[in-house]
Amino acid sequence: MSDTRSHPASPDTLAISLTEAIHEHRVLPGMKLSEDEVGDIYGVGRTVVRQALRSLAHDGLVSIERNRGAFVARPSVKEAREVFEARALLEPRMARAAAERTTKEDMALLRAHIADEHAALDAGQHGRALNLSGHFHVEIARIADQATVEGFIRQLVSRSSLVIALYWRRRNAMCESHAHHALLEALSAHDGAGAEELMKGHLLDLLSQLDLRDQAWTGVSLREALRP
Amino acid sequence: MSDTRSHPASPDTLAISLTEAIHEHRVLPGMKLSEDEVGDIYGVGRTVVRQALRSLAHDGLVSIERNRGAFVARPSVKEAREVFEARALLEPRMARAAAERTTKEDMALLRAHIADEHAALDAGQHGRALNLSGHFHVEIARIADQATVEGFIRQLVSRSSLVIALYWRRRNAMCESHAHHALLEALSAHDGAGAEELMKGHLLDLLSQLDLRDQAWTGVSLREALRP
DNA sequence: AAGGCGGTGATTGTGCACAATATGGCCAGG
DNA sequence: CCTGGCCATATTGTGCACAATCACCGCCTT
Repeated sequence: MSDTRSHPASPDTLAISLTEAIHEHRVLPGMKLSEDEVGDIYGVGRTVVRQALRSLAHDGLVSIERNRGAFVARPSVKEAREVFEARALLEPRMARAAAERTTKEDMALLRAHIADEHAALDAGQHGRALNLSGHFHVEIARIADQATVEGFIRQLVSRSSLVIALYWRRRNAMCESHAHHALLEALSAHDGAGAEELMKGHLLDLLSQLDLRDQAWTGVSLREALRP
Repeated sequence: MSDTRSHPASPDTLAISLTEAIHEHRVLPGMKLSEDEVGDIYGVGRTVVRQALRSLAHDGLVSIERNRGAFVARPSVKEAREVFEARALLEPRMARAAAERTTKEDMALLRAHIADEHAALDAGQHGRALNLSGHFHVEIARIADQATVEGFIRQLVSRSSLVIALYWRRRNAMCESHAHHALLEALSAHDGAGAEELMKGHLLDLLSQLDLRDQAWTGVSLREALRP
């Protein structure tokens, strides 16, 4: 099966496609991303695939092992904690800053975003819902007009997606849509302090939903258990 | 002039070399990094150079323009502010966390680091001193045992180097070694709150040394003025 | 029978050649 | 003299082929 995707497949485009696939849990941590295979699927040469994979590796989404290939990253428990600590450090402040700058257009965009998220959830597209849910956080940084921190948060949200894939406790409700809605209202009211607190609580909620016991070994592949 | 560098020149090695060159202000913002030229200098093919450049581009150190090439990035005034806002968000907390974990080995390392910095400064190697000075901040994040945030700070310090190249006010004293020494003492005393405050003040000092007026157009190249 | 070891296959790493595209100078027209 | 379009040139983007390296596996030795 080749040339599944239509022509416009630059390295960055491919990187975005792969990132989305990971965000939506279509490919799971530990899965091997063979250059030839990916290249055939998207109908591009290995040169492009390699660049895209390196890009993802830089964001911590895949780990490249010399002469072994690229694998979707498996964040350790420690890394998982670090990711959420970093988010707790950055995002509440971004929420505060965003609250003081939110425009009507921003509100409309966020509302549409949440609507999409609900629609995806109702349609059973958990992956897409998760992706949108993560992007909501990135949007807040964008509204705060902090492109640099926005990049960091984008990276952290990406890794959070991996963490969720590995350590999420329940399979049932992605919930948290309530938290996003509350945040949206705080933004609408330009309530910086409230938004900051809501975001802080939201992140703590997320963290509490994870099962970060040291041996939470979901056992996708046993051969890597003794690799690193 | 070819094969200036000895054999071991992997993409990552080259990326590190280029990063150091930028940190030490041996190459300045706006300078073009031709693939052929860099390849000849280091005695490697364009393939390796390209990967290294993309890596730097991902860190915001160089900007790649399609079919135009790679240039050392010229952070805008807005970006410069953002970088220091992000640092102000992350680093004080890292300093606090580091203070509670600093070991004797860490202290020895930091002292040696500062000694190197002074030596470089005395030898007139301003670039090297600046590089070491930046790495001091990264070390604090490492001591705090926060690899994820450490990566962000490494990135921010890199960009700070560009910001300093563009917007630094005085040419004379790199000073600030006093601030690092004070921080070191706070770490040694495991004074988390003190370290946090010192770091916050240190970053504000740095920021105040910059000339971030909107039209601080040092005028290296006027053609890029209307590009983005 | 267990452990060490070299052959073999597959996958990645790199250099190279060709294609695509932007740049800058040149020429024609007003 | 200035403006507009066109072509030559240089540089980057991509595919491809060869080389390097590692994992797997069967065999030999003890």
